[in-house]
Amino acid sequence: MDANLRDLFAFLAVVRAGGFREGARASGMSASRLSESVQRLETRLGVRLLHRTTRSVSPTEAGARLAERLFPALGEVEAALDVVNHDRARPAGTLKLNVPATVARLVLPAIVTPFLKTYPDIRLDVIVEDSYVDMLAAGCDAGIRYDERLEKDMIAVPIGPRIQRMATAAAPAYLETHGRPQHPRDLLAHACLRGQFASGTIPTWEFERDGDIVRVDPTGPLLVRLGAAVDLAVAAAVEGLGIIHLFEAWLQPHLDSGALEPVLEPWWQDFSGPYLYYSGRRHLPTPLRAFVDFVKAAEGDGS
Amino acid sequence: MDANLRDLFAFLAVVRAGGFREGARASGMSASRLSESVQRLETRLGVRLLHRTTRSVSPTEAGARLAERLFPALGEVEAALDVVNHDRARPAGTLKLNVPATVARLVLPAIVTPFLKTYPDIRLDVIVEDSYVDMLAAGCDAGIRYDERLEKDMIAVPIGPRIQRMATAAAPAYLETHGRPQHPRDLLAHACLRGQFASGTIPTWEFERDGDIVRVDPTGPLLVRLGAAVDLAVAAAVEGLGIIHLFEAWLQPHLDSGALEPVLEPWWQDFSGPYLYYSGRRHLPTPLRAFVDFVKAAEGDGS
DNA sequence: ACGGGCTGTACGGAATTTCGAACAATGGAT
DNA sequence: ATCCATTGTTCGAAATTCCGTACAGCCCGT
Repeated sequence: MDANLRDLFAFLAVVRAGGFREGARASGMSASRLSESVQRLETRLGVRLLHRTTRSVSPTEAGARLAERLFPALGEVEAALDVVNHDRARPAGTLKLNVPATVARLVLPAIVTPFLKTYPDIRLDVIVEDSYVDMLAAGCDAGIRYDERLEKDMIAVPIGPRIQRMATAAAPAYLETHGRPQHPRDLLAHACLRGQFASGTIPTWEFERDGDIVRVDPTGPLLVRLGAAVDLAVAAAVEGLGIIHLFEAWLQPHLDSGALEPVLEPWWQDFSGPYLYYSGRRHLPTPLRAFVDFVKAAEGDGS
Repeated sequence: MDANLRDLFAFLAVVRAGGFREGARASGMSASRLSESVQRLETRLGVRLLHRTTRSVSPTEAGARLAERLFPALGEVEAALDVVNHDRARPAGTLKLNVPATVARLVLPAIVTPFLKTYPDIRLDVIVEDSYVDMLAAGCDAGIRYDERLEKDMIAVPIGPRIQRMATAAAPAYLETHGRPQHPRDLLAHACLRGQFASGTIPTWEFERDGDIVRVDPTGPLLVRLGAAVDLAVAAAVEGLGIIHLFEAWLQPHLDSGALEPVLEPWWQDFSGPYLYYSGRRHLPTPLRAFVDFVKAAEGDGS
C-alpha cells in the first residue's frame, strides 16, 4: 500500500474546498491533477472516498474518516519537514498571504520589499481578496484584515500604520462649482463617487466629530468595485467628477499635490490599522514565522 | 515545498537500516531509488540529510532531527490510510512476517492456508530468518520466535502447537550396528548430526528426565545450517549416517513410517511452542490485526 | 600492501505522473 | 422548458520517477 504524499494533499484540498476546481484554486494544483490523484488514491486503497456528481462533491463516510485522521497527520509531516528549514543558512519556502486590495496597495509595499531583501529564499504569494474568507480554507498561511474580529486560535499582530483615517475630498474645480459641504448631510446634494464590495454591499459613508457619528448614503455618477478599480474613482475625483471618500493614504499624494482638496476634515473618522492574522494552533511554517517576527520587529521599532 | 511520501519513507528506511542497500532490502525498494529519493529530498529541502561515504552512511544533524520527527508523523499517516481499510468489504494489504525456518515448515502451513482463504485480498510475505533480528528494523510487521523473551511494548500471542518436544532418533540400521544409547552421555560415543545457527553458534543437545537436565556436545560427520538445510540432515539420518536431534515434528513422518527409530525417548525435552510477536505501541496494520485475531481464534478453538 | 567484496551512485529504458485543453453532464436562471 | 455557465473527467504530450545494470570508491582481512 503505497500512496503519494501529493495525492493525499490533493485529496485533502478537495475535501476542504468542497470541490475539485475550487480545491485546485486554493492549493495551486491543476484540477486534472486533483481528479487523477483522488482516483489513484481510491484505486490504491480500494475504497471510494468522494461521492461526486459533476456539480458537487461530498466525502464518503470512509473519505470523511480518512480526511479527519489525515489532516493532523499531514500537519505533523509538514511540521517535520519544516524543522530542517531551520538548518538552512537562510529560511526558504513560500508564504501565501490573503489581503484586501487596500492593504496590498498601502501597507504591504513598505514591508514586503525589506522583508524579501532580508529573506531572499522566501517567495511571497499575495492573494488579493476583499471579501472576508477563511484563510486556511483558501490555502493561505495568513491574512491581513481591518476587522478586529477574534476567532478561536487566531493570533492577531498589528501591521502597518496603527491609525488610519477615512478622508473625503474633491477636485478644487468641483468644489468651486458645487460649493463646499459643511456637514456630512450636505453630501446628499452632491455627486459622490461610491465603492462596492465584491460581495455586492455598498458601504455607507461614516463620519465622526466629537463623538457624533453620522452615516450618509449619497449617490453619484460612479460606482466602482473596491479593489484595484479604486484608482479609477480617484482619477474621476481628480478630474472633478465628484466627491470621494476613501482611506486617507489613497488620496494622500493628490492632497499633497493639490489635485484634491480636503472636505469635511473635522469629520474624518479615525480607525485602527490592519492586523495580520494567522492560526496559532497549527505549526507555523518557517516563512510565516520569519514574516511575523519581521513585522513585530518593524512595529517595535516604532515604524 | 512538495515532497513525495515515498521519498520520505525511503529516507527513513535508509536511516533506520543504516545504509542504502540494507534499507533497500528491508523496505523492498531498489537501492537506486533510495539514493535518488534521498537526493531529491535534499534538493527540495535544501539541506544535506545524510553524510555518506561509499562505505557507510550517518545522518546529518538535520537528518537526525528530521527522522526523529518524521517517524511518528509517517506512522500517523499510515494509520490514517489504514483506517479506511476497515471500510473495505475484505481487508487488504501485505503482511510481512519474520519467522525461523522451523516455524515456516512446521507451524505456518496449517495456519496460512485457511488464513489466506479467509482473507483473499491479503498478501503474505514470509521472511525466513533464523537469527533473531529486530522485526521492525527488518521492515516486518511481526515475527514468530520460540524464545519467550519479553521486550518492551511487544505483545506475544501463542501460535501453533503449545507443546513441542525435541526428539532424538536414528535409522534402525544405524542402531543395529552401533547400539542403542541408554543415557544422553552415551551420545558422545556416537555419530551425531549437528546443526548450526546462521550466527555460527552450535546449540548443545539438551535432555531432561524427572527434572534432571543433561547437556551434551557430541560430534559427528555432518554439520548443517539450521534452516532449509535441515532436510539434508534428516535425509542423512534416514540413510543411517548417525543420530539426529530435532523438533519432533520434523521427524514425525519418518518415525511413523519406521524409517527412523526413537532414541532416548524418556529424555525428550518438552518446551513451549512459538509465539507471534508484534509491537503493541504502533498502530496495527489491518492485515496484522486480522492475522492476530485469526491466530487467537484458532488457538481458542483448541486447535 | 593489496585484493575482494561491499558500498553509494550514474545511466538508459520503461512506467508513472502532470499539465493544458477539450468534453459530457448538471443545476440554476431565464 | 431551455439556455449556459460551471463542474468533474478524459486525452495526448511532456516531465518526472523507477528499475536493473554498470561503475568508481572504500573498508577489512590477509
